[in-house]
Amino acid sequence: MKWNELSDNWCPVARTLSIVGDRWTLLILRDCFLGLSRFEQFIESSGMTRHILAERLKRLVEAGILERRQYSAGPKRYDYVLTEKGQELAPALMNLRDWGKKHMPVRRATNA
Amino acid sequence: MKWNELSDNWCPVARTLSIVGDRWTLLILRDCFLGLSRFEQFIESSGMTRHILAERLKRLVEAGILERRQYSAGPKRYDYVLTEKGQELAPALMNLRDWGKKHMPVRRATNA
DNA sequence: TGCCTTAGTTCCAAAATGAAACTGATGGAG
DNA sequence: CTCCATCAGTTTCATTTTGGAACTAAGGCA
Repeated sequence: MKWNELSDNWCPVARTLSIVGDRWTLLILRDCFLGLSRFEQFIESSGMTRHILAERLKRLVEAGILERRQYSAGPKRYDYVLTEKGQELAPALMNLRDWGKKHMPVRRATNA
Repeated sequence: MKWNELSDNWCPVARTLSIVGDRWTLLILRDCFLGLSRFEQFIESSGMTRHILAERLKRLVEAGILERRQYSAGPKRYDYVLTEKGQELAPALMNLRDWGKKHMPVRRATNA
């Protein structure tokens, strides 16, 4: 079975992961919860490539988790903010954070 | 930056995802919480390939999330059970499940 | 007229995944 | 004893995804 066929799985966990379970996706959402919203901010904060970021943002917008919003009319520029639906992923992120704090101590700090 | 370099990230969410954030991994854990423990059970339940399953199980054992346990002495066979550390991922899984139930309705049911 | 910013795109090599066949140890039916 | 079944993995190879870096587009500003 392919990963992309998970969106209609009987299991709600699988369906959730079918959109937020790809590499980097949850880190974009983490950044959103930290107040970031712009393309370049996500790049710098997460360390992912622009290529992947663009693809993930598109999926998250299509899924109604982020909203693409024009924030500058001069040079037309867009950023991304959490929708209500996106906000509701907060508890899951919190739990992952708490688990990491408890069970995944940092060995060598990285700057990303 | 590469995904595998996340294990020493400053962010606990990133560190957590560095071991449970790969494709299929959280579905294995879901199965464990549902009471499954054997290789063939994971295969049938999740629909992932044996190849990937074997790799993920190895990582989860190394990370101390699952324990490899001999369950048959005749033909020596092993299965996998959650450790205490693994059990503590339950809340995160619950949240992902709840979010999926609320926001990801099933369109066409699949049998996997 | 250039140069800067910022959100993307494109290209290509490297890594991960997916499908299917294969292995190895053992049990049990005949 | 012989052959088939079980079950946890491995191996192989084609396809897909990723990572890195360079490039594009649409203005702004000096």
